[in-house]
Amino acid sequence: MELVKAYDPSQVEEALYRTWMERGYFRALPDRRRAPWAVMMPLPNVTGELHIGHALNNTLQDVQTRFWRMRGRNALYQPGTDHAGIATQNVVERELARQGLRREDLGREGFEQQVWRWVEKYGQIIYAQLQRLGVSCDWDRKIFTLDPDYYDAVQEAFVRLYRKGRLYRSRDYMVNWCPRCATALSDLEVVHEELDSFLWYVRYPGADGSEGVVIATQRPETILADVAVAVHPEDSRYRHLVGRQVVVPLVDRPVPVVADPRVDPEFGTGAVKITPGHDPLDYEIGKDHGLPILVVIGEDGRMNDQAGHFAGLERFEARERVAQALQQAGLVVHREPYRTRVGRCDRCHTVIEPALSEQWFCDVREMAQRAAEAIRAGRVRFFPERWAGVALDWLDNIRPWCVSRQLWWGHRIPVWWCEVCHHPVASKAVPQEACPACGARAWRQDPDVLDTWFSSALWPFATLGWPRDTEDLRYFYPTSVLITDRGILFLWVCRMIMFGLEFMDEVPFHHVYINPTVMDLQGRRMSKSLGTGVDPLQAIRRYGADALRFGLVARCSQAQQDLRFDEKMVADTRNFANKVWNATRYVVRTLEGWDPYAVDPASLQLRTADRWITSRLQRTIQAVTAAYEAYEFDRAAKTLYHFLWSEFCDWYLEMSKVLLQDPQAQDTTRYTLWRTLEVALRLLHPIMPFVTEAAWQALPHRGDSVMVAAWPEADLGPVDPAAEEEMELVQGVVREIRSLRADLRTPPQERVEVHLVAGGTGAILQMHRLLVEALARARVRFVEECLRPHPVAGGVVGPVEVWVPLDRAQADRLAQRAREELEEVERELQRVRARLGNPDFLRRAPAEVVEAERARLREVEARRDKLSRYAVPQPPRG
RNA sequence: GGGCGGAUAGCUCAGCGGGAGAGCACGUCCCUUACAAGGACGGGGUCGCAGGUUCGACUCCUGCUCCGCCCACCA
Repeated sequence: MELVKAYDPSQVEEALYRTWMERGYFRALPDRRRAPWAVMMPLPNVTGELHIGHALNNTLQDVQTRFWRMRGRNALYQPGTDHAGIATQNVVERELARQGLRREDLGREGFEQQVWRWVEKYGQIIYAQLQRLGVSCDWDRKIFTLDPDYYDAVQEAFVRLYRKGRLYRSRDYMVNWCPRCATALSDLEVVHEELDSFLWYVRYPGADGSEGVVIATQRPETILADVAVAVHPEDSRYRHLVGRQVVVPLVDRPVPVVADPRVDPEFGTGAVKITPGHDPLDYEIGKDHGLPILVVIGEDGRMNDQAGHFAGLERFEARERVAQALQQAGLVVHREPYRTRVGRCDRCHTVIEPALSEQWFCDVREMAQRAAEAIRAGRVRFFPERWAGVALDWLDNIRPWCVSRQLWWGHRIPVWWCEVCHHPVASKAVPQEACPACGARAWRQDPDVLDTWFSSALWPFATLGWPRDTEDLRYFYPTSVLITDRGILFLWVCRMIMFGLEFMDEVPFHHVYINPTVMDLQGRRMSKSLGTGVDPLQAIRRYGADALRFGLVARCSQAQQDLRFDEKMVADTRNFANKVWNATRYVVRTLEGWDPYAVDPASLQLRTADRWITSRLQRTIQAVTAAYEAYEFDRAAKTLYHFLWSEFCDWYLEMSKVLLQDPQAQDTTRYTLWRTLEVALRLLHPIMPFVTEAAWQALPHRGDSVMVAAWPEADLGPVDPAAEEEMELVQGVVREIRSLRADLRTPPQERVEVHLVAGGTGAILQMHRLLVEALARARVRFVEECLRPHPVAGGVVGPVEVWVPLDRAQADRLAQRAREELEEVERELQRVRARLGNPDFLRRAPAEVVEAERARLREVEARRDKLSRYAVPQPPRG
C-alpha cells in the first residue's frame, strides 16, 4: 500500500467521521448484558458559535467516552443544546435593533418565530463544529431544551414541585431587576463589579427644627423614597434621636429615627437612611419596624411619578440632579470619592436595580441539604477535590431561587390564573375544571417563563425520557461523570444534583470533573465579546482536529489551574500526528507481505531490544489507563507522546533497522514493531481518533475500526527491569559517542573509531555491538583499560569509559570538555561528602537515605576518577 | 470583608521533603532509504520576596508582594 509521506488530516478526518456515523459506532442503546457508561454534554447555548473552551470541554468528554467504549462499556455521550432564555432573547433583540425593531413590534408569537430561526441556524453551526472536532456523541439522541418532550418534562417538574409546596409566588423579597431586559434575575445571574463613585453626606434636619442628623449615601436619588433614618441601638451619639423625627430633604417628609442592630456604627456617620423600596437591607429593616414602602424608580429604570419633578429622569441622571438640588439647598455637608460594588446583569451588563416585584420562588432548602449530604457522603465526587468544598459552601447557605422571568423566550410557567378571582392552578394544560375558589371557567396562563437553569437542571434525566419510565432512564441513570467549567458550578451542577435527588431520588452523576478555563496568551478569558475567542474550526482547518485535540489535552488539561492557549501549540502537536503517521508508514513497509497473525508469539525469541520496548509498552499501558481513569488527561497525553516519539521512534524503530538485517531476528522484530505500534495506537485513539484510525487501518488488524477495538489491558509479566537497564546502558554509550563525534566535528558519513573500557558490562555491550556501531556510526574496540599511549578524548557512561584516540591538537581541545564535566562532578562530590560528614545527617536521616547517599558517593568518586583521565592536558609525546 | 488558585528555563507548563524537568523557541551539524512537520548534539533557571520548621526545603509552616477567580445586604 502506498501511503502519502506527510499526513494530511483534511484528506481523512471528515470521511472517517462519516464512516463511524454510518456504522452506528456512536449509538448507545440499553443492553442489560453490558455495563453502561454515560456522560451528558454541558448543553451549549444557541447564542452563537463554539470557542476553544467548548472544544476543550467536549474533547475531554469524548476522550472519556472513547476510552470507556473501548473498555467494553456501553458508552453514551448525550448531545444537546440549550434555548438559553435570556441570553438568546438578548442576541435576537440585538439583531432586531440593527433593523430598528423592538420585540414589541413583532408581538410575542412573531418574536418567538424570529428566535426559532436563530436557533435553527446556530444549532446547526454548533453541531457541525462538534462533528468536525470528532466527538462521538449519539446524534440520534440530540435534544434541544424546547423540544416537545423536554418541554413536557419541564412542565411536569414545575407542577410536581408546586403541588409539593416548593414553588410559591411572593413579593416578600427584593429581587434583582434588570431595567434593560425588564425581567427579574436570580442572584447567580448578577455579576458584581467595582466602580468609582461618591459618598454623599447629607443632613436630615430635625422635624422640631433641631440640627437633626447627617447620613451617608451613594444613591441620593433614592432619598426621595426614604421612610426613616436608622442608627445602632448602642450608639451614644444618636441615642437621643431615637423615636424622634427628622425631615427627608427635598420631599420634606417627616420620618422616624429608629434603632436597629444591623446598622454599622463605624460606617459613614453611623446613621443610615432607610429606603425599603430600593435596598435589600433597608427592606428588611423597614419590615421589622413596620415602615411603609415607597418606590420612586420604575421597571424601566426611570424615576416614576412619585419622584416629583425628577419624574421621567433616567436613574443615574436623577442621581446627579438630586445631588445638585441637595447641594443648592445647602444640605450636602461633604462628598468623598468612594469605591463601591455594583451588580450588573450577567447578560447585558446593565446595573441591576434591587426591586420589589412579585415573582415565583423555589424553596430549595431541603433539596440543597440532600445534595450536600450526597457530596459529603462521596456519592458525588469532585475532581479536583477542592470543588466539593466550594459547592458545599453554596449549598449550605442556599437562598430562595427566583425562577420566573419576564421574558418571551423559554418555558411558559404552567400556572393558570382564574380570570375572575385570580386563583392559581398549576397544570400542564388549560384546566378543564372550574375554579375551585369561585367556580368560574375562565383561565389565563401566567405570562412569565422559567429561568433557563430550571430546565437545564433536569438535563441528566429529562434527556433519557423522564417523566416517563423508560428503559434509557433505568439503564443510563445515574450517569458516570459530568465534565464542565467551574463557572456553572452553582448555576447548573449543584442544581442538577438537587433536582436529580428530588425527581429521581438518586444523584445525576458520580463524578464531576471541573476542566480548566482556557485563556488567551495575555491571560484573558476566552470570550467572544472580548474578542479573545478563537474559532476551533480555524485551528482544525489548519492543523487537523487531532492536533487541536491533542494540544488541548496535553497542554490545557492540568486540572489544577487555568491555561493559556496559543494556536502555535496546535502546530506543534500537528507534528506529532505526522510522526505517528510516518512511523506507521515505516512499519507497514517493513511488514509487507508478512502476516503477524500467522505468527505464534510464544515461539518468538525476543532480543533485549524487543524485551525493552515491550516492557516500556506495558508500563505505558498501565500509566495511560490509570491517567484516563483518574481524569489526568494531560498525563495520558504526555506519556503517550514520550513513549511513541522518544522511545518507539527514536530508539526501537532505529534499532529495528539493524535487527532486521539479521534473518533470524526478522520475525521477532517485525512482530514487535507491529504489536507495539498497534497497541499504542489504541491507547492514543481517545485523544487523536482520526490519525490513529487511519494508521490502524493501514496496519494488519482484526476488526473494523480501532474505535471499537478492545482496550489494551496492562500485563506486568513482560515488564523487564533488566532489559530496561541494559538498553539504558546501550543508549548512554550511543549518546556519548554521538556527543564525542559532534565535538570532534566528525563528518556525518565517517565512522568514528571508539575504544570502550566496559569492565563488568563488557559482555552486554559485546552483545549489542552492532546496535551501538550502527546507531552511533562508530567502529568499536573493547579494551581492558585506557592505557593512553596516545592522546585521547573521552567520556564516562556509568561503569563504561568511552574514548577515541586522536591527534594532540584535538585532544587538548576536547580535554576542556571533560574538564568542565569534571568540575561539576567535583562540586557534586563536595556536596555528597559534606552531607555524609554531617553527624546529624547520619544520626537522623533514615538509614536507606544514608545508604543511598553512600552508594552515590562511591558512584561519583568512580566517575570522577574515570573522568579525570580525560580532563588533563595531554602528556608530552614519547 | 471572607475563601480558592497561581508565581519554576525566552514562552506554555510538569515536579511538590533527599541528585532542577518537558514541549516549543534558541545555537551547531546533517535533505542518513518512516518522517526536514525530521534527525543528532548543545546552551539556558540564586524554583516571586522575607522569615521559620528540618540532618536536609523548589517541595512543609507563617507573613508579604503581584496576578486570576469565586462568595458577601457596610449604606
